[in-house]
Amino acid sequence: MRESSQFTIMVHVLTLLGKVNGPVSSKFIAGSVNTNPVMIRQIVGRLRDAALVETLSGSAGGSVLSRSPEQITLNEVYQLTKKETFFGLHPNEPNPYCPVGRNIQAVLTGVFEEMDQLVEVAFSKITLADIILQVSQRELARSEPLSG
Amino acid sequence: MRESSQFTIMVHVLTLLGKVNGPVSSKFIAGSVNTNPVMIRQIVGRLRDAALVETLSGSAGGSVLSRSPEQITLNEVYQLTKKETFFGLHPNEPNPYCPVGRNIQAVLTGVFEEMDQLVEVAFSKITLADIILQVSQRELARSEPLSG
DNA sequence: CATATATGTAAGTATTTTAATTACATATTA
DNA sequence: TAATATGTAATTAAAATACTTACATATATG
Repeated sequence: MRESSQFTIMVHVLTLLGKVNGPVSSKFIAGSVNTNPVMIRQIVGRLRDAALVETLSGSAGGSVLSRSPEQITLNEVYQLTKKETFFGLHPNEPNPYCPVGRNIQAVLTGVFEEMDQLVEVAFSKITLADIILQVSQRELARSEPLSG
Repeated sequence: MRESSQFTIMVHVLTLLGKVNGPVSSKFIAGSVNTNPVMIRQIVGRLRDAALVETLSGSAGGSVLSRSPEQITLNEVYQLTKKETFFGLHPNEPNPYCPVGRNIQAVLTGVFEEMDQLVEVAFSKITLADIILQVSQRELARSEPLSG
């Protein structure tokens, strides 16, 4: 479904905020994501507009989650990043004088919405807390490779 | 899931082939899709490699379906177009010295595979015949707007 | 057998989308 | 008031997509 890495970066940012206590600066986040602080501020801005995080200006400023990780679902993040259609339609409008060309987009849009619905339902069952837990478990497994 | 319009164009092409009797030229297909014949030949080439169509060279050449529309599922087309991951991961590798950075991709890859699985199952239940029928029904509704 | 019309494919160009950077106004802590 | 944040506009760079040109090869048909 042709889109960028925004979903991934948003979840990464939220996961960081969920694990760190207190405001986290865009510079710190950028260090983890391996990108520019400005890009992080733009992404955090969208999370703030969606009321998922709060931001604090000035020295000792940064971002914090506005809700607990248990109360944030991946579907909320997905809604911020999804495009009009699940997959890309034609780069140019198909031929309106062709019986297939003038109907195919409507048919495919219906199919894509069906897929999108499946994904939304699944995402709405996954919380940020689930992601944080999985990250922590992997981190634990890394430090205790021989235990168990 | 970040990708192009290939899926859409492939389904468009297959739908055309399913409705037209006999070989269809890349020029004719390009006229319906509203793009260049070369792009169509490239896309048809991938469909041929996947044994979904057969192509005939020379005058009066073109493409034909190699199976009936009932025997072609959208999942076969999806398999040809999907990228490594459902969504894009990070543009740059996240920081390996960060407990979140070094684990988030593995966690998200798991989530994305889960979503991909849902989509594949759904696509494998939709055949090209279903798409052709829907296009035909829309075409019929267009020509008989007052019937019923 | 020559002509017209296909496909197959490489190579190059253009366009669009994404990502990264620079710059600076504003806010806040200490 | 100095240090360090955010917010955002504007620019540049890079990458992904789409389009086009060119030409070798194949085949039906007059």
